[in-house]
Amino acid sequence: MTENGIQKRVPQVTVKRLSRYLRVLERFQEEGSETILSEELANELHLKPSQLRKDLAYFGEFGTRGMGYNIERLAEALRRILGLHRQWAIAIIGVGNLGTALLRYKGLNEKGFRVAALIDDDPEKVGSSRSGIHIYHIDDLPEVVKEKNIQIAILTVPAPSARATAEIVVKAGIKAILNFAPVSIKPPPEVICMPVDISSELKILSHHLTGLEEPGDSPRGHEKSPVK
Amino acid sequence: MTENGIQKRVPQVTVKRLSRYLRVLERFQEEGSETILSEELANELHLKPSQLRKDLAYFGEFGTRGMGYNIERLAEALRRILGLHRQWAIAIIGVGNLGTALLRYKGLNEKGFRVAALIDDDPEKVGSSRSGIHIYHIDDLPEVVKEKNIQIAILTVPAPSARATAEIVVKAGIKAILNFAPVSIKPPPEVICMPVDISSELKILSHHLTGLEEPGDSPRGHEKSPVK
DNA sequence: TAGATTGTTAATCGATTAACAATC
DNA sequence: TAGATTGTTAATCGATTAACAATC
Repeated sequence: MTENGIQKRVPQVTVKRLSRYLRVLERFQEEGSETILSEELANELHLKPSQLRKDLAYFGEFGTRGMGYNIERLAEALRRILGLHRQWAIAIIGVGNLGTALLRYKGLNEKGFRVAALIDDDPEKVGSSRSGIHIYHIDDLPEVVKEKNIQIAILTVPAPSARATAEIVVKAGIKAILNFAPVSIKPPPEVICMPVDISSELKILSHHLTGLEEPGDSPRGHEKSPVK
Repeated sequence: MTENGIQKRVPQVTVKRLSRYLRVLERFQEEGSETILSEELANELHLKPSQLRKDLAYFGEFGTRGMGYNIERLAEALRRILGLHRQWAIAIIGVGNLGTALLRYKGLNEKGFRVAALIDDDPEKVGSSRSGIHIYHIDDLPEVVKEKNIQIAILTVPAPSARATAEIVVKAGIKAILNFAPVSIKPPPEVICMPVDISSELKILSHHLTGLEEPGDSPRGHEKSPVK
C-alpha cells in the first residue's frame, strides 16, 4: 500500500464492479467456500483478474499472496466500502406503474436499504398507501425527509416534471438520486444522480439487431456507408 | 465524409447517446422548433458539442455548416440508425414482480417495440395472461419465437436460473437480451446482452453517501487510508 | 463576402491490461 | 526454499475534448 495519504479518485465503474464482486462472494460463501482466487472471482464476471486486483487496490490490500482472498473478510470489506453496514432510507418519488413496481422489487429492499416513504402530487393517491408504505404529498417532502431521515430518492415521475422534481428533492437535502425519468439531471456537485435508462438500453439492442440483419457487403451493417 | 468504406467500430456509449439525442429532438420538435445547434442539443444532455458531433460522424453528415441541424431530418436519421423504423417483438422471460411491472412500463411499449409473449416455468402461471399477453411455458420458447417472430428477450428470472435460461433463449435463436438478473451473462459473440443492474446503481449511491458522511481529514472519505 | 457552425483531426484524458516484483 | 498468487507499475487501448479547416 502507498504510504502517503494521497488518494486516487475512484472511477464509478470500479464502485459498480465492487458491488458485483460482493454478490459473487456471497454466493460462493453460501456454497461453502472459504477462499477465492482473483482469477476465479474475475472469471465469474467475465473480467480480467488484473482488473479485479486493480479495483481492490484503490481501497487497500485484502488478499494473501500465494493464497488468494478470504471470502468472509473480503466481503465484509466490500460491504463497508459500499456503505452497506448501515441502513439507508429511500423515498420513491412518483407512485405510477414503475414506482409501484420498484417498491415491490427485491433489489430495493435488500440488506442496507429500506423504502421509507412514497411521494406523489396526485391528491387521489396522497394519504393512501402501497405495500404498507404511506404516500405523502410532494409539498411535504422536506418534513418527510427530516422525520424519516431519507437519504436516497428514486425518481419515477413523468419526463416533463422530472427536472422540477429533482430540484425539489435536492432542496430537501437529499444527496443521492436514482433517476428513472428519461431526462438528463445535473445536480450540484455534492449530489450524485445515477441515470437508469431502460428505454435506451432497449434501443441499443435494436441497433445491434439492425446491424445483424442488414444485407450488403459491409460486415458491420449500417455504419457510415461509403457513398458520396 | 471519408471516401473509403473502412468503418470504425461504433462504441456502445455512442449508440446509447444517439437514443438520448433522439429523445431531445422529439421534444424540441413537439415544441415547434425546426432547427437545432449541436451546442443546444448537447447542453440539453450536459454533454460537449464536440462529443455530439463526433457521435454523429460515425454514421455520416447530418447538419449544415453555419446553420445547425434540421430536427426532422436528424431525428429520422437517428431512428433509422437505431432500427426504430421497424417493429421488434419482445418476450419477457420470468413473470414475477419485475417482469409484470415491465410489461406495463411505457418504455417497453414505445414506438418500435411490442411485448408479444410472456414466458414462465410455473404451471400456475402458464396458460393465463397479464395485460392481455399470454403466458407460455419456457419449454415452448422455440415455437413461440418462431410464431411470434420474437427478436428480443427480457430476462427477469431469479438469479439462480438466469444462466440456464439465457442459454435456452440463445438456443431459441434470440440475438438480443436485456438482462435484469444480477448475474453476468456472456453469450456467443453474435448475441448482445445488456445488463440492467438497479441494485448495483443503488450501491453506488450508498458508496457516495458514505464518502460524504465520513469524518476525518481526508476530503474523499473512505478511500485507501494511509494507515500501516 | 463575413459570420457562423459543422465535420474532422490531433491532443488529452482515463480506464484496462500485461507483466513482474513482492511476499505468502 | 520453491511455487503460487497478490499488489503495483508501466504499456496499451479507447473515449473525450479542443481546436480548426471546410463550407454553408
